[in-house]
Order: sequence, then structure tokens, then C-alpha cells
Amino acid sequence: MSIDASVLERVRDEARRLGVRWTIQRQAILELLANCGEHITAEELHRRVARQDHVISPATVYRTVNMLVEMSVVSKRNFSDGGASFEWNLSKRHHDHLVCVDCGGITEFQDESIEDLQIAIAKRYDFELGHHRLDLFGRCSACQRLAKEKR
Amino acid sequence: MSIDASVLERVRDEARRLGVRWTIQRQAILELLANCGEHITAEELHRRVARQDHVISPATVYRTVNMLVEMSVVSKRNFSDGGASFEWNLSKRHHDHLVCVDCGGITEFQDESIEDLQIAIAKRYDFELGHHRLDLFGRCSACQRLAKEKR
DNA sequence: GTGATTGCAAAGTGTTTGCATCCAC
DNA sequence: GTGGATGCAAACACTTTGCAATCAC
Repeated sequence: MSIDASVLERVRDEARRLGVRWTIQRQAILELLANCGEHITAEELHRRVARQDHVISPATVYRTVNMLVEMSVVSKRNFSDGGASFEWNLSKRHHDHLVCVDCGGITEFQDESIEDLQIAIAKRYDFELGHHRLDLFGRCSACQRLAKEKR
Repeated sequence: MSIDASVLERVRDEARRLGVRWTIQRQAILELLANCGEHITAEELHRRVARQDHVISPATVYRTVNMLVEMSVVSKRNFSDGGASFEWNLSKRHHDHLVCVDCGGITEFQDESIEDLQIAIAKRYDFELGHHRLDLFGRCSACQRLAKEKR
């Protein structure tokens, strides 16, 4: 399943409206981000665009993702040390993450009651809530099995 | 209110038990971490130890905090870009964070029902839950007032 | 044509590492 | 005395920036 092309067009048009020129590189990065579905680092993004055909410099990747973050098209996350990862923001409900500390795998989940509780907490502290992040770290079922076998 | 000295002694003894030598630098870093009460970056930690009296290199600060993270005495967090911060782990209940995007201020809070919900979610995904982090980003009440005045 | 965007290389951060010296044990 | 810890500087990984050439408009 790939993202509806009209969504990409809307991003492009919004960018143009802001006086931004639409280049092959930007289109390629946008498409990758929209369709990779997972969290992707700038480095990996660069590798994939370069593989497709066009030469692209890391600088352009960074400049573009920063622009997209600015436009709220993708969001930036710091799961751990090393590079940040980027994630497609549009056409997806808010969700949080289960991060496996063994394999690094990320499972997304969503839970309405947690969202509600967060709103209640923000209110309690007179805090004007923007976004939030909830990451649960632990061991996924596959890695649990693996760990048991090794024992 | 400063941390009970016996807690620091216990950390030192545990380190020695692991074959680690206890130096003036390590003692200074440990004390600062235990008593600063907030989240502190390696850079700030370095500045404060250096100010006290002893010369200390950034390398030593990094080596020491990494050791303390390894020992679970402090935990490391990546709130945003730039340096990670470190936070005293002992003698403190688990809590989460309200991060003000305007002033960068961090308010801690704890909420039992959120903790419970997280356990339920982990169970749902057959996930062996270790630690977790929940950060709410937004604007603290002081910055809300400031923003209103400017308008 | 004009000015924004690109690639490149250089500069910047934050953090780690190699090595000779030093010091806790 | 011995081996682990330190300071220093160099190396690192990730990201940003200056600049001339290029390309979208």
C-alpha cells in the first residue's frame, strides 16, 4: 500500500506556496518518506535516494528533511544515540512505540485512554499540551523466544 | 535537601566491588549528579566540576557518566538535539516529564494509572517491559502568560 | 534572467579513543 | 609496584554551513 499521490501533490503545492522550488531530490525524498512506513534515518534516506539513480549529497537530505519537519510533514525522533530518525506524519493516526532493546525493532500502537490521561495530566499542571511521545522499551516476543533458546 | 551520604557510599563501594578505582573526579561527578536534582548535560557537569576546583577533562566526565549509566545509578535521556542529559536514578520514584518548548524547563510528574496502562499495553503485545519514557511537550504556565503579554 | 537549490568540502557539535603519565590500591 | 584512571589531542559520527555552479520558475 503506497501513499495516495494526491497527498504528495498537496505537500509539493504547499511548499511552492511558501516560495520553495520543487526539485527532483525533494520529490524523491518525499516519496521515500511517505512510503517507507517506518522510521528512517537521514543516512538511510540518503543511501536509498542515491541508489534510485540520482546523485544526491547528504547536505541536501538534511536540508530537505528539516524543511519537512518545519512543515510538519514528518517528525523527528531521538530514540537513542546516533542519528535521529524521521517518520511520515500525514495520513496516520497518532501512535506510540514499543522499542525492542535486543533487535531494535519498533512496533507501533495506539491507545485512546493513554491519550486521554495525558490531556488530564497537562490540565493538572496548567500545561498547554503540544505533542508528546511515549516509548516503551523492552523485549519483543521474538527476542524473548530467542533468549530462552540460548539459555 | 541533599542526598544521604550513605547512598553515595554505597555507589562507591559497589564500584570498588566491580574493580573500579574511586577517584576525586568520580566522587565530584557523583555528588553533583546526586544533588543537582534536575537533568544535567555532560557539558554542564564538566563546567561545574571544573568550577569547584579540580581540573577535569570532558573525557573523564563522559567516561564516568557512562559507567554510572552502566551501573544504573543515573539514566541518560535524549530530549532533543544536542547533548543528552543525565539524571539521578536512586532514591526517586519513577516519574515522567513535561517539557516546555519555549523555555526548555522540565517539570516532573508521576501518575499511577499511566504506569498501569503501560503494563497492560505491553502485555497485549507480548512485550517484556523494561523501562519506558513519557514526555509531554508543550508550554508551561509561565510561558503561556509571557506569550499572552507579548500579543 | 533571477534567485533558490545543489554538491562539495570545510566547519561544527557532542562524544569516544589512543597513549603517556599519574595515582588508588 | 601495578594496573586502572586521567588529561590531552586526535578521531569519530552526525549535522550544518559557505560558496560557486546549476536549475526551477
